Amino acid sequence: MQEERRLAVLRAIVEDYVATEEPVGSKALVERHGLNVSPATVRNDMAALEDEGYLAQPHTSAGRVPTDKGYRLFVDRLTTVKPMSGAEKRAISTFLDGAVDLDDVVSRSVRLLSQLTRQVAVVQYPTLSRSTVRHVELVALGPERLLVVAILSTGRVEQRVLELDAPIEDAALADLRSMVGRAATGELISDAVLALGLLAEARPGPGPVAAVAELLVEAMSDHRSQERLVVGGAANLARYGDSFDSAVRPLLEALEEHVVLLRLLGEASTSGMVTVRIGAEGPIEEFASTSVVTTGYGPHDDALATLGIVGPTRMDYPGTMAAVRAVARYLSRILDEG
Amino acid sequence: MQEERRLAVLRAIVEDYVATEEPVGSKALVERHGLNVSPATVRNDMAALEDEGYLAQPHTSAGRVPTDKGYRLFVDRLTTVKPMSGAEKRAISTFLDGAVDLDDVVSRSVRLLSQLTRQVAVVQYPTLSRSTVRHVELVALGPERLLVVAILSTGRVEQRVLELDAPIEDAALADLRSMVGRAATGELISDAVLALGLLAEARPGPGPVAAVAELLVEAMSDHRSQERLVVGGAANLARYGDSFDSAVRPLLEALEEHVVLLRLLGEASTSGMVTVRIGAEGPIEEFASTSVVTTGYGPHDDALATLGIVGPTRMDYPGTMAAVRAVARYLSRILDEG
DNA sequence: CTTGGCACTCGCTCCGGCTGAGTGCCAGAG
DNA sequence: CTCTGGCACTCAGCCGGAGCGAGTGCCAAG
Repeated sequence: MQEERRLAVLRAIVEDYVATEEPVGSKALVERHGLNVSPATVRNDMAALEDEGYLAQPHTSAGRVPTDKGYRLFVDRLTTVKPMSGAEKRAISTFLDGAVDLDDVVSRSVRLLSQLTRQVAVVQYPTLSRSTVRHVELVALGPERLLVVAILSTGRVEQRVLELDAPIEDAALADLRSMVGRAATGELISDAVLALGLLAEARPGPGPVAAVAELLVEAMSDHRSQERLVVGGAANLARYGDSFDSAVRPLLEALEEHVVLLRLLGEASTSGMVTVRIGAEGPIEEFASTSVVTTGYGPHDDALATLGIVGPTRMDYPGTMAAVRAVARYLSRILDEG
Repeated sequence: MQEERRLAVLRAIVEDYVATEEPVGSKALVERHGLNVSPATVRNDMAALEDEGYLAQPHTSAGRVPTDKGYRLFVDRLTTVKPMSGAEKRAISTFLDGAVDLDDVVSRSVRLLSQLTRQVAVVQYPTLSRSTVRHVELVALGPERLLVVAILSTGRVEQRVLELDAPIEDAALADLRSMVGRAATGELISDAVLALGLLAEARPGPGPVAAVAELLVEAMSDHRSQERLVVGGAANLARYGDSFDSAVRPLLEALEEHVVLLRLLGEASTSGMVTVRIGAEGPIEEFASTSVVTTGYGPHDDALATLGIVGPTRMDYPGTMAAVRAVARYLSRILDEG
C-alpha cells in the first residue's frame, strides 16, 4: 500500500525533474500530480526513498533529485512505452523513404533520431551478412600498393588498401583479379569468404595472391563494416546549460572517437529490445554522467547493428525509448525491402 | 613615424588579446612589449586607432579589444607567416603518411588540422579531374532501381542510385553494363564523360540506357564529389568559455549542415593562397562571429578542393595560417604520389 | 499510517561600498 | 607638433551582510 505510493512519488519526481530541471519539493509535487495525500506524507516517503538510494538532495534545504538508481527503477518498473503519434509515424516514414542510398538512409536516420529525441544520435552501419558479392575490383595504386574494392548487392561498397611485400606484375594482377572474381562474384558473403579461403590455401607461400585473398576474407567479414558509424545532433549538447567545459568538452571529444563509441554501442547490444544504460553503469568513464539508449536493428529481424542516442541522465526516457524503437523498426523495414 | 608606432600598437594589442583573452590596457602594453614610449602616448594612439575603427572598448573604463577591421589590418599588413618548426613538419608528414586510403587521408588531415590549430577543421574531398575510370558497375537493387558504382584510379569510389521509369531486363542490363564498361573503363574522367555522352546520344529515346549514361556523366563530373566534406575537432568549440548557448549551439548546428559549410568554403577559394575571412565579412550569418581560414589544395598544384578551419575571430592568425598552409601542402603532395 | 504545525536550514538575490585597472584630458617639456 | 607626467573620473568586479522563501525534519495528535 504505502510501497505503491512511494513508487508513484518516485515516478512523479522523475517526471517533474525531467520537465523542470529543478529539484522538486513535496508541496509542488502533490499539487502538480493528483496525489491525495498531504505534503508531509510525501516528505516521509521521500525520506524513505532517499534512504534506499533512489533520491538525493543537492543541499539540505532543497527538493529531491533522482539518483541513477532512481532512474533505473523508473525505467525498469514505472515506464509504459508510449506509442508514437500517427503524425510522428508518418513523419518518420516519409523522411526515411526519401533516401536514395545506404549512406543516405543512415545519415537520414541519424538526423531523424536526433531531432525526435533532441539528443545526440549514433547509428552504426548495418552489417551485410545476407548480401551477396556483386563485384570485386583490384586497383594498382603503385607497384606494391593494391586497392581492393568489393561491391555488394545491398549497395554497400567495401574498400581497403593492401601493402604488398613485393611488386606485382600486371599479368599476375589480371590473373589474380579474374581468379578472385570467379571465386567471389555472385556468392553470399559467407560463401565468398569460404571460397577465398580455399583459394588462399591452394596458393600457399608468401606471394601476393594468398595475401590478397586473406585480406578479402577479412575485409568482407563483418568486422570492418561494423566499425563505421555516424553521429549527429551534437548541437543538442548545448542544452547542457550548466557545467559546460567540464561536461560537454570531453563528451564532444568522445563522440569523435568512434572506437570508444563502438564499445559503447557494442556493450548493450541485446537484439529486439531497447536497452538503457544509466550514468556510471557502463565502464566508459567519458559517458559516466550520461545515459545511453540503444537498440539493435537490421533486416529480417536480425539485430545486426546498433543505433541509439546519448543524453543526460535527466532525460525523457519513455519518449526517447519510443523514438529509438520506432526509428530502428522503420530502418529495419527499409533494409528489408532494399 | 607615429603611423608606424600606431601599427606596432595595434599589432601588440592583437597579440596580447589573443594570448590573454582580456582587454588590454596601455600600461600592460608598454611593459609586455618593448615600446619605448609612455603609457600616455600609447593611450593617444589607442584613441586614434579607436576613432578609425580598429579598436573597441567593451566598457568605458576597460582596455581595448581589436575589431574585425583591426584583425583585418593585422593579417593584411602586420603578419609574417611563421614557418612550422621542424618537429611540427615531421609530425605532419609521419601522421599523414600512415594513411592507407583516401578516406583515411582525409580523416587524418581533419584530425591533424584540428589538433594543430586547436580549432574546428573542415576538409573537402578532393576532386578527381585527373583520375581515370577503373571500373563501372551496375547493380540491380530492384526491378526499377539501379545502383551505379564507379571505381576511380585514385581509389575513390563514386556511387549513386537511379530510379528507372520502366523495369529493365537482365539481358538489357548486361548489355548496358558491357557498353558502359567499354566506353568508360581506363579513360580519364573527362574522356569517359565524353564517351558516355556520345553513347547516350546514339541510343536516344526514353529507355533506361540513355538515362544511365546521363546519370554517369553527372555522377562523374566533379559536382557530386565536391559535396563531400569532413568536420573534426568540434570539441575545440568548448573553449568558447563565454556565451555558450548563444554562440556555440548555432555553430554546432551549422557545422552539421554541410551545404552551408560548402558555401563557406566555396566563397574564398582562391588557389595557392591562404584566405582569411574575418567575422561578418562573409554573407553567412551563422559564421558572422567567427573567422574562417582556408586554402585550396589538390594534386599537381591545381587547387581542386578546399580545406581550412573555423574559429573565433580572436585567434592566432599567423600560427593558424601556417598550419593550414602546411597541411594543405603535405596533403597535396600525398595526392600527387597516390 | 497520516496529517498539520512548527522551528530550522541554507542557497539565492539584492544592495552598498570598496577597489583598482584603465581612461581622457591638460599643461608642460622637448 | 609630439611626447610625457599628473590628475580626476568611470565603472566592472568583488566582497559581505540582510532578507527571503522554498523546503526539510520532527513531533504530537488524529
